[in-house]
Amino acid sequence: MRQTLDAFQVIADPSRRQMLHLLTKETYNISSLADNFEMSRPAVSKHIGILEAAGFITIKDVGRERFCTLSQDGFIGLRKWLTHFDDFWNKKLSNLDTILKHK
Amino acid sequence: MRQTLDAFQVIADPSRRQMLHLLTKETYNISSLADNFEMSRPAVSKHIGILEAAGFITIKDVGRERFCTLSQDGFIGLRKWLTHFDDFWNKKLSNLDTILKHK
DNA sequence: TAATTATGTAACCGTGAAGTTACGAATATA
DNA sequence: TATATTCGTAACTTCACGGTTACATAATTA
Repeated sequence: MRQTLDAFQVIADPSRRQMLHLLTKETYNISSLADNFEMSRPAVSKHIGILEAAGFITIKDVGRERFCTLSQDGFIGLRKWLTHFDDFWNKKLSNLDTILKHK
Repeated sequence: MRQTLDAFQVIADPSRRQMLHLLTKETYNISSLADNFEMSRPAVSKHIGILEAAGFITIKDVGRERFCTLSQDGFIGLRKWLTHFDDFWNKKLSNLDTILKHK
């Protein structure tokens, strides 16, 4: 596998986001997941490898099948990043609030 | 400018994330922002165009300078997307809770 | 045992994102 | 007015991402 992408690069791909979305509904193995996409099964397999490496999913091997389920790990960094900007605006709002009160 | 990238693709680039981060500290025009990066000023200019098109920043023209400030718009889609997965895990937790209570 | 199914991976290719340099235009300053 | 500053854009190059096909392998099933 190529060098691992960071969490932001991983979710930049619409197909991978679609896969994550599908996995909120039910569990899929690689082939059944691939049935939902135009692309070939090996292409889906690659995406799954990337999602797993970045901690967005975990894989359970059962016989020859590989079942995918969502994992929170990958999302943590994203949420943390967004929170930083939420803080920025909250601070801005409270500054505004202070100004208005002392007017 | 080329076709606009979606919010996820926009933040996939580490340099653009760095720019957004810098803009939580203070305001920059293109040149002063470019001083913080190895890349050329035109490269930074392109990134700024992309960030603006996707609603992550707004630009105020003052004379020959262009001042950049953060805009919430671009973040909304991201937060909404993340929320969907938060809901997924919360639901999973409450299901587990229900099971435990009726045991 | 033979055939089928589920999968990973190697080798390859096309394309677009991200960078560069070179320019011109507009604004500010000496 | 001449010079310096700020900026956008066109033209070009590079390279890695996302796709393909063609295999091999392991696990089922007939």
